Amino acid sequence: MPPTTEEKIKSAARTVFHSKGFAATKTRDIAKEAGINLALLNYYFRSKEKLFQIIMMDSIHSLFQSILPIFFEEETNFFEKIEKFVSLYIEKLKTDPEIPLFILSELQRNPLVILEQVPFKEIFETSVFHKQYESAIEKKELNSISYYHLLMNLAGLTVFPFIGKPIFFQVGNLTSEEFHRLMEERKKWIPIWIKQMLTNELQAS
Amino acid sequence: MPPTTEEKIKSAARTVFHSKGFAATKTRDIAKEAGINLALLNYYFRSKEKLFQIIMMDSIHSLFQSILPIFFEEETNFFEKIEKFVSLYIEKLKTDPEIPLFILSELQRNPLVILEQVPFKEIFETSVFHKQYESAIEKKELNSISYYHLLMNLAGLTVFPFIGKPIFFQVGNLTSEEFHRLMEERKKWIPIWIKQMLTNELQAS
DNA sequence: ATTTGTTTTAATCATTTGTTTAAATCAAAT
DNA sequence: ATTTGATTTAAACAAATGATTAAAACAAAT
Repeated sequence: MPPTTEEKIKSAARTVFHSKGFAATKTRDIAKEAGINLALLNYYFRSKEKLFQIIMMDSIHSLFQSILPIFFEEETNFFEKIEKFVSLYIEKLKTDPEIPLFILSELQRNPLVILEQVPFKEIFETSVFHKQYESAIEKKELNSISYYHLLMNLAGLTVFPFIGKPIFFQVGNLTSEEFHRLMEERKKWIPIWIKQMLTNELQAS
Repeated sequence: MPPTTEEKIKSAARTVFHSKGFAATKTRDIAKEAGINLALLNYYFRSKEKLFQIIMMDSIHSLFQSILPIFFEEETNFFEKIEKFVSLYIEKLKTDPEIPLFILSELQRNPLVILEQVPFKEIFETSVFHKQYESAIEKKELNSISYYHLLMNLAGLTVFPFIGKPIFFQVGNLTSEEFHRLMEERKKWIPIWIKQMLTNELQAS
């Protein structure tokens, strides 16, 4: 079934917004990318702003919906969750590498009302993952490191290579294939690094 | 000595470009922020684009010039360099947290010609830091992990918390003071984590 | 075939935006 | 005080941009 006009516009809008951001994206860019008449954008979505809100909502969803269930699983243990998260996220970012930078840069420009609808606090504080972490610390199985540090490290190690991709490409003459191979390697490494950070004795500096 | 008109414009441009990016920044925003007549912007800087190039160049410089010497020091060893880098960078980002996101998002929108003027490749491949790393691996003092992974981890752990700040603020009800305290803690932790990652035996998963 | 409601189009509108212009102001030199 | 060159200002311009309109094309129902 061929895509409807509405789908064509949404898809084009996603492409252009993701690559240029809200302000640099012109409605005519989207119309051209979609191969439709400019007026249809307003006909189907009222305004550029409304269309943007929809794309932003979609993007946030597509970035979080896949990983959330992992953190609420009862069957898997703490480190299994980390392994699952890292693999799934890197896989997601290999197909949609621009989403994090898109969300974060729009977030910098104005505090997206949308974000308030994502119950981050509940998610991270009431998750099984969080409970397992606190419990392991209590039992002295893990070093006592702030949950924030854990989240920052997990996100930083996983997401940053994609955000900083253009820099890393400049550093070495990194090709796209080499980059993808590195990201595959990180699926294995990041959980190991996190584990080391949480379980190893702290050496004197 | 009071700032000249030219300085007022540059300073205002830096503020507005950093917070909103090139496309969302209007020349009138800059004029207003600087408290000057709109025409003076073109009088002193020819165009918005030219002014932007100057600010971008400045920003890249301010982000790299301070850290580069560290990587070329002969006196300090490998881990001392890491400690110095992390401390200096976090300190820099505490005062100018928007610069990395500013650079990276503009870089996503179009491949900044400016960046080619930064000799990243030479910097990272000919640095004393790199030589010390390769030599330590050769002597089996460090695990053999790709230099790219090291750079990604170092940058990810150090920079990402600042890029993702709005998200982390939403996750917990993180205050600005708590965030800064966490960043102070990371000055000590990140070098330890990197050391663990490079020196610890790899445990079976 | 005609009617009816929906979708698409080309043209147009009003605002915004980057830049220029010409006159006014200022400050230093004569 | 006058001249001269630099700086600043208000006004205006042209192009770009988001949005609307009115007519045309289309498709489904009668």
